Amino acid sequence: MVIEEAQRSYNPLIIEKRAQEFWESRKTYQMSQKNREDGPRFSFLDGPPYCSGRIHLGTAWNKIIKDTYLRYKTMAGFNVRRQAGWDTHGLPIEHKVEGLLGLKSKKEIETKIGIENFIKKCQEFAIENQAVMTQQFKLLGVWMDWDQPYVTFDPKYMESCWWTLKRAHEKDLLVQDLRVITWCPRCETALAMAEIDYENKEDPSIYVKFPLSVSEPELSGNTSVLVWTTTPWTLPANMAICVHPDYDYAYVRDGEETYLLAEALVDSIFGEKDYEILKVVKGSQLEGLEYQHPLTQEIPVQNDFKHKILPGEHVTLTEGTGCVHTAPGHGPDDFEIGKAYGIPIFCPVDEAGLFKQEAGKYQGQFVKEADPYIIADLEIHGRLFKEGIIQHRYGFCWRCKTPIIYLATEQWFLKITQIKDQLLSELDKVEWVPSWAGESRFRNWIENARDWTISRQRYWGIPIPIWTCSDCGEMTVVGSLEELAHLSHEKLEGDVLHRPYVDQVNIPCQCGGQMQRTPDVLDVWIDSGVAGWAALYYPQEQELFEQWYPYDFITEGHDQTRGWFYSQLGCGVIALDSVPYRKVLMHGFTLDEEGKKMSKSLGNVVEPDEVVAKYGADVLRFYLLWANKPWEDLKFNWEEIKNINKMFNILWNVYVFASTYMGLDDFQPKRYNPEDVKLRDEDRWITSRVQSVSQEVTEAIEALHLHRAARSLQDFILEDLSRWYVRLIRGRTWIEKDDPDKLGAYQTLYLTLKQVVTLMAPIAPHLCEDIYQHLIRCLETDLPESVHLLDWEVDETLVDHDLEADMDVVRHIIEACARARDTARYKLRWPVQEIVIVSEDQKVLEAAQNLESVLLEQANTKKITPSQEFQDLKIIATPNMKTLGPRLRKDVPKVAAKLAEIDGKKLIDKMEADGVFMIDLDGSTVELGPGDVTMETELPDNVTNSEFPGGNVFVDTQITPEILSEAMSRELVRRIQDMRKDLDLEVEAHIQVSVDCSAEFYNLVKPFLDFISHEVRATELLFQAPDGDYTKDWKIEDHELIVGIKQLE
RNA sequence: GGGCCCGUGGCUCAGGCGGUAGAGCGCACGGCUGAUAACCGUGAGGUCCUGGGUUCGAAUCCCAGCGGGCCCA
Repeated sequence: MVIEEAQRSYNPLIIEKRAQEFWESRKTYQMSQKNREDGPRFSFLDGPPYCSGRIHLGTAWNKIIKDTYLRYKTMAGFNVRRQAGWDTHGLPIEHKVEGLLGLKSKKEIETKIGIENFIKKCQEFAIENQAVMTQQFKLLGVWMDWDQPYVTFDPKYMESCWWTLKRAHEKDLLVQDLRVITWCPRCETALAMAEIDYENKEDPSIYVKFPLSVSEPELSGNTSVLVWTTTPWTLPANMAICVHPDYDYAYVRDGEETYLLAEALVDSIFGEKDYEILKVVKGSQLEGLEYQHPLTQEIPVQNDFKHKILPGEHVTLTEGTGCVHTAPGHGPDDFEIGKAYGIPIFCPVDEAGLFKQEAGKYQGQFVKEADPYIIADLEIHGRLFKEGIIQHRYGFCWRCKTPIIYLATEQWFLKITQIKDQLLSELDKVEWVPSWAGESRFRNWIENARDWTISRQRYWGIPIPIWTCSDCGEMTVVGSLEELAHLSHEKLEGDVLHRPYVDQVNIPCQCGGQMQRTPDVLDVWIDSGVAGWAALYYPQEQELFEQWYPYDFITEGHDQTRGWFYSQLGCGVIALDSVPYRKVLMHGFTLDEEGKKMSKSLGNVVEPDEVVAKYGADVLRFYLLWANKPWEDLKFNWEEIKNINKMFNILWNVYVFASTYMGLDDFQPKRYNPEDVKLRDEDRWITSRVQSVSQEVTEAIEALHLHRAARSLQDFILEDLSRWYVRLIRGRTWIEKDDPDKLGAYQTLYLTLKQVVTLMAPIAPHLCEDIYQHLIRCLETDLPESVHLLDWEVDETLVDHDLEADMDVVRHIIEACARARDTARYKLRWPVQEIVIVSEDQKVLEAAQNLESVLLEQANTKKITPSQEFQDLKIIATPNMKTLGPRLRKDVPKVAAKLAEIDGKKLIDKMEADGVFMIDLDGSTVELGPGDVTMETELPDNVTNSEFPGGNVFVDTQITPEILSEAMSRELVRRIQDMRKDLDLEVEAHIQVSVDCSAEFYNLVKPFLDFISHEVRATELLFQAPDGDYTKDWKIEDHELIVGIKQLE
């Protein structure tokens, strides 16, 4: 087979479509898995994306990191498990479905369409999105097991989750308790900490007077405790006021009234008012003082309670009054205080956030909407001290964005606080990249972890497998469907695990009553937390679990510290006493160009599909891995995307270059014997380089420093391969026939490109596949049919560090030559007679000698002379006026004249030998000491120099007749080439050239006629009036000529 | 309020066991011309976020502050 002609320029859309169709038709992914069936296992667990819509850039980045790493692992010989996962349950989907169906509350769900239909819709919605997102991931070239993913609504998956809860129960870690928890009044459910977003919010800020029941006689008039709150709606539930026992509290007289508040905050509240501090006491002295609720008229129930001042360690002096309004039904701290002092947990708010009957006048009002009414009532009773507005951080339901409220409710908890030590010790067994992700960040989270509220009063989720008897209170946790069938004596078939079906299954209780299921569903973080074994259907099935658990690797964004990293650790310790993962890469977030979070409301969202449509998936993949360290946030930047695209274009150009010439010459890598091929230093150099880069890339990917791998490849492709190697071998590709020298270049370039596409295949799978197919495999048909089936190999024996170092030096020298020519305005096309390389570093001189052929050609010189010094440097001694002026006076000019004639080098030698130098001056002798002359150096005419790291180059730019002759010939060649290009001739086309020029010009180029003919593929080179298809006038220096060319058949 | 990370030319980022600041892009100028809707060279451009400290010497180490991101309260 022969090389196929390459597309002119890099067209990712065609290439990627072609590659994906190829993989699809050849089932390449499946082959790559099968290929490694017997390799060592490497287990990976996909953090399941949530199926609520299209993927965004962050999701794309996440999967691209996974895909690159796993493709590499597969090529490196591992049997990699890479099942895709999908997170499908929970409020986000319920919320979207509610929107689609126009439902506004739980009541509407149950009465308007019913739970059964609602669940069905949720499932359909999840399945649709799963399909869309799968397609998007595939478009990015992500290889996973898309056909057999784990899905959290799969009944078998759900059973594993039930089993986990049963384990928690067996360990006594599953408890029901009345606690104050964060609550979404719109979704009417408990929320876990992980389900709350914090944003800025405007709220009322009011100071309320709570009158003390008994006024002390010495404080004339009424005394009120001053309390600050931003949630007036919690005032109806006020049961106590807390003060810090150690702080000082002041009685402050302001006009007719007296107020009690922390002394430290008096100034911030009374400020410029004309107030008087009557007395200061410790907080502890205030304990037990009784006060009156300010809204007893509106809320008669409040008359039945006694209200006291209580001590509270949680009270701070950062804001407010140091006297904290305490409503045990609406705050976690308040709740603890209430329990400690036996105060009733009064909570006059229902699950929808509406005031209940106990709230008296406010009954039926939504809490937040009652704020102004409550404020107004306080005002009427003269209980409002001050009113304002405050901007502060407040929690919102992560999905419906409703401000959360705190409610005292009965919920189910996992007692995380009880297993915290075990969580921490398991954490120590995990390897984190970067290390601080685990050692600092995650550890900090776990140290602060509280018990985990796992019950949700919703529909689309894994039902809590807890059955309780309403008669005797007996409770049982069911661990599987089979167990439920057994206990209920019912035949259970199909998906009976979801609501509402499972709600109808009752279990006969020993007491003779019926056990009914707790109607709650589970927090979705439990769903994904159990993925480690649920994806393997453990414990229902054992074999996969034994093979693949625990997982060698997971990677997710840093938001998953509180999410999946945590839920897996918690569930893992509960179910299996171990953390399910061994190594974690915590990656960053994608931000917009200004470093702001991408969000729909800001309109700065970049869709991955948009980038793919413009530049292709490979460019996006390479960019995302290249742009920064994986664990840092990534500022998306279109300019950089273009930059990467440019690099791909250059790689493509190298490939086009290779395929063009190799195709013309019908190059066959397997046809030649070693003796047919002549390798030059530059061939050995690029071979060494590509293996060095292979080492770097391997180390970088292994360390998950994917940016280093990408940057190393980029640097190699641009600097070494394109800018240097291709430049060095260009001359050799122009040689006719099967010249060993040309074959050496072909073979080296071929093997280098082969290694590059292998190395780059995990990052840019499509492009590498395309080049592999059309340059490599079409010539080596016995190779595996896809680049992704190759073995990852590095041949360290080909690495020659000395050669690489030498080439570095030589590149610097050649650049210096170019600079020197540039300053002398001496064209690179014109050869020079000699270049002297001067360095005190022996290694530099050796490098110049070792790679002399490269230097001669690239510096376009006839001769290279390495030297420790530049012999032709003129040294000129000039008189030092400071010393000689006073001494010699008017003889100074004569001395100066003499010095100018003398060879400076001899003067130095003499002075070094004798310590003095004598000058004859009209009979008299002048004695010059070392301080009397200063030395200057001067370059000879026609020499320019330039520095490079390690030395200097001296370029002889003198134009001899021979040089001029060659220069003119090259100038003529360039012009004829230009005309060939104007005609868009095929590279190998032969032409006839006729040149009309002066006799002088003809004589100049005469010695180079063969050279010219060869360079421009002229079968005939005639010096006569042009008679061609195409003629053009040219001026070369002072020579005017007319050139005509004609294509020959 | 707490934890973690980040803050280097106009832009994106290297460097970071302390020793005269680097690259790419962009800009300006010059060059090259069968890889050519490319490529090469040169130049301008930096209080290395701010302020303290340690040190002969700090972009680098320490402390405080400011700004950004994530997580928590």
